[in-house]
Amino acid sequence: MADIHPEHAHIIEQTKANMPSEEILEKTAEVFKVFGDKTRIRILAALSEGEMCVCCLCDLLEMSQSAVSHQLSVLKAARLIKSRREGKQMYYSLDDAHIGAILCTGISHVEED
Amino acid sequence: MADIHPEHAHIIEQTKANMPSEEILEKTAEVFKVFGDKTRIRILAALSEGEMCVCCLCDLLEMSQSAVSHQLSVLKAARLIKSRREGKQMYYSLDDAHIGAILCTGISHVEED
DNA sequence: AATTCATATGAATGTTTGTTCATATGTTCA
DNA sequence: TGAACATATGAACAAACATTCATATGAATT
Repeated sequence: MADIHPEHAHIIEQTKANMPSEEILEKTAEVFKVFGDKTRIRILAALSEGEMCVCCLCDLLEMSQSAVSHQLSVLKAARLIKSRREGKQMYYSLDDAHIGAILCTGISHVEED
Repeated sequence: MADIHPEHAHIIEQTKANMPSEEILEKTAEVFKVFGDKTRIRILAALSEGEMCVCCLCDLLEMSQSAVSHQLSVLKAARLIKSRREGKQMYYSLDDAHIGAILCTGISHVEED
């Protein structure tokens, strides 16, 4: 760690004061981390078209049921999606509109290049 | 991979048709992945208050110069930040307003709980 | 009750990744 | 030109992670 330059001290203090808390920033990073995987993004993109059962997701993504289920559990733990059972099947959907909005923001950023 | 249920086939096809391309989704995941680290989020949050040199960031984050520089290079490679040199120092700033917007969206989601 | 279908989950494995340490590059100033 | 300062970068290492395989749970159907 470098020594602090006196003339920088107040910039540092002021920036620190205006930034969100460490706790908020840590949680924010955790949320983005969950979005930061191709399989999970594909799941979220699919669910933003409407709820879907696990086997549909497997077919759509052309991935094993196990791999999909593991990622669904990550998404669920992060409260990005929710589930409901209907008979033997589980239907998953985005937890709230906010999730779709975050996804769209990211996609828009990529598309605008 | 499970067998495709005939009654699901059209849902799958329709969802597939409405989803962004694989390429877009992959790039989107890559972008979110870059946001998905505490150190990088802290850097972005600091830079959203204004441009800052590397040593300021080190002091503010209380991290080694090397660790900060490595993450700055990740952020730069992903075109989330840009840099300019002023004498011996490098000043970093958010690449465009879009980056700040994505960050805010994530922070808001965390704060609203 | 037993079988089948749909999904979840634990352990193992190979890969990715963030930090550290050591060192290189580039700039200023004497 | 040489010393000092600011930043970048390569290699190494430990920790985190995504998928696979095997198996468990849970619901429907016979």
